[in-house]
Amino acid sequence: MAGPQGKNEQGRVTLKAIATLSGVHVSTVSRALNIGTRSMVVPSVAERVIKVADRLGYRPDNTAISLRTGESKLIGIILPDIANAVFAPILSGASQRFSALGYSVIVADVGNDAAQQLDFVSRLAARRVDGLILATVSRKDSLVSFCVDRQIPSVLVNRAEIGSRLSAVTSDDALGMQIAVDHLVSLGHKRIGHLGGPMNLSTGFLRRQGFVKAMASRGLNKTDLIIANASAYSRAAGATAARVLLDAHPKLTAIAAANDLLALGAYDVMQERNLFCPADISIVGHNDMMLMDMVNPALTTIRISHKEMGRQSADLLVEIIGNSKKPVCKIVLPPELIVRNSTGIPRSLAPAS
Amino acid sequence: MAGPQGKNEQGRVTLKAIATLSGVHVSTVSRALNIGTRSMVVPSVAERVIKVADRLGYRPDNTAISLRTGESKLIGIILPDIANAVFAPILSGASQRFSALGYSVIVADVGNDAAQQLDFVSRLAARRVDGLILATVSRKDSLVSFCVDRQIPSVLVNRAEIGSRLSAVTSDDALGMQIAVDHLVSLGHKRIGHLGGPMNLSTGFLRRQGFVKAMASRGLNKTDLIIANASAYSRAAGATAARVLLDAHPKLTAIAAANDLLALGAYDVMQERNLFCPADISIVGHNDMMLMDMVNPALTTIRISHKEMGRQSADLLVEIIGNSKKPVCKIVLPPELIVRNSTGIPRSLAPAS
DNA sequence: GTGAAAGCGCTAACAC
DNA sequence: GTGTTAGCGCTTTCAC
Repeated sequence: MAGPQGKNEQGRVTLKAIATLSGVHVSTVSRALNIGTRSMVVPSVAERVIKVADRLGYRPDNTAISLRTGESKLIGIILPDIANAVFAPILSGASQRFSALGYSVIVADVGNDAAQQLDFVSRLAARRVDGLILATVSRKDSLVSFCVDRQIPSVLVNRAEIGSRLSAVTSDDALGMQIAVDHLVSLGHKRIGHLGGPMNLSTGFLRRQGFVKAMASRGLNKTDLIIANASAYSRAAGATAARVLLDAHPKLTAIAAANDLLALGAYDVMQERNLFCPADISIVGHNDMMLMDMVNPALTTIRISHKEMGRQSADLLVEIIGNSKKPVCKIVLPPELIVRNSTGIPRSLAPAS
Repeated sequence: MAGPQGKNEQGRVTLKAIATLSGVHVSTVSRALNIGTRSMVVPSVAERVIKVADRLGYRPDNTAISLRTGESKLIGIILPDIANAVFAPILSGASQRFSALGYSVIVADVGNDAAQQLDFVSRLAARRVDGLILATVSRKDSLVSFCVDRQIPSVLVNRAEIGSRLSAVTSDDALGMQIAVDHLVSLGHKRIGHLGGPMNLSTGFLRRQGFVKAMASRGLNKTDLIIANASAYSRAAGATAARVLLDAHPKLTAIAAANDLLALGAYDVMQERNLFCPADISIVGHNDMMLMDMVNPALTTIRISHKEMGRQSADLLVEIIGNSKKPVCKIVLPPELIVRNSTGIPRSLAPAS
């Protein structure tokens, strides 16, 4: 029975309590309260029921609804690192949009361990999540197979996969590198190196590919391509790769990095070697992470709106949830060149000082 | 009935399926699978049941468990801004710990709007969350009243409240300012200003109070205190306040800011006015956000381990969930001075160049 | 030690 | 248009 304030033992207002207090059956209350079924109920009753519900402060129990309907209004977002300046805005944009659409977001800060990722997704499946946003996937990733097999509506974000098994929202990574190279070439650079990202990630792979293509389009592929890949998107890995790059090609005048952190690693190496940016070497980053305007020198970079990427991935996932027959689709966002102080004309072209 | 692979129509492995396949009743399966009740079942049966469950890839349905037991193993984390370099690590630390403890985390990126915050928390309550981490609260916050009234286990993080109604994990904000002032005084500074944060937040309030006390402890409160408060923890608000500070006190030689972003705002103003840091004015930040070693000049600041704060808040909340009688407790983490290049001896004491 | 049955709060097919 | 009934998957009290 409904307690003194129309609440049960746990202080929860249930349909039953509202039913008792308004003298109708639970199912009528349910119909009156759900806009979709409200028309089945006579307006005067509906009004009365709603009034009682409001007075009691009724909140539908999502757990019960989820058990009954199979829909949880829960979304899982799988990230390699929440604190990373790339993924935090993705999460922010996605979660705000999901919240506006009536979904709650469960985050999984899950690192790069494939087994742990799978375990986490499996836990989320047990929670009956309606869908998944995956920001961790490598170019060939068992997580994707898992989601496809289980038919969990899923969207990849930032990083895509080789197959076209899942929809994805990414930046145009190749175009980004083209823009970076064009910028450097327009300043007069010819000996341009690439600080590549991990090749198992689409971002690393496609940006490198974009670099190669861009150099060819400018007729700069005559000499051997100047490329060193970093093992991770970190400042330390960027520094290591930058040392390789500079040791092998001491005459290069510019670097197009696959990522801002790699570019910062290159900054570190230049400081070690008493080289100046942009006087000795120009550097272009990729992502335009927060604070890239504050480093010294302020970093010229390719801006990607990660927040917008998050938002679009949310919209796309909700569409897929609503229509499981929706064909796989790829949304590719255009990147933008942000010119700051880390790029300039090469020393050979500079006026003598 | 159990389908061909022991799954129901939705591809879900249920207790019933396992029961059928191992020739026992559902309740026996439940007992065998839950470690707490496993002893009620004869070992040989338990073993057989477990084997079948494993073979089928059984995952307990959290939704059903939640409905039945009232526990959801779901935690809500309320943040003003996920993408903020202070809150992202808190979320990261907390979510990793919660995940290890068997909880899933729902994030709410909820901004500063009180009504929206309340709505969100109310939605989370409807999801039967077991507890809440609140990172948004002001010194006097209706959200706290809400959680206390509803008896939702809750822990404040980073920002505390005036009353002692809820447990909290924070940094020792006053001590942080004492350390900052001590550092500046030890360099020879006397005319030290404070760039304060919002006074409605405990961090802003306590850091200012810490500043005042620290100055007094060094006997520097003889002259009027040099203080300007920013309206928000942002670079723009920091710049605005810094202009006020410098206009009113052109002779100050050092600034202790309540926050790194405010310090960066001061950087911006100094550049506007052709002043050099630290030559003209030394600046100390607060938080040691990511990349503060890369700005120009590298920022001397008070380091707070936000990730650790997140972890400890998770541990504390789980304790509270397990023992609702646990008295309110305040965990205060010690901050640490990180000396970089934004502080130096005042010009008056510098050797002539 | 195991089975039977109830029920968490809700929705939806069916009856009237 | 409204009430009745069943059941989502699980745990737990009560029989035996």
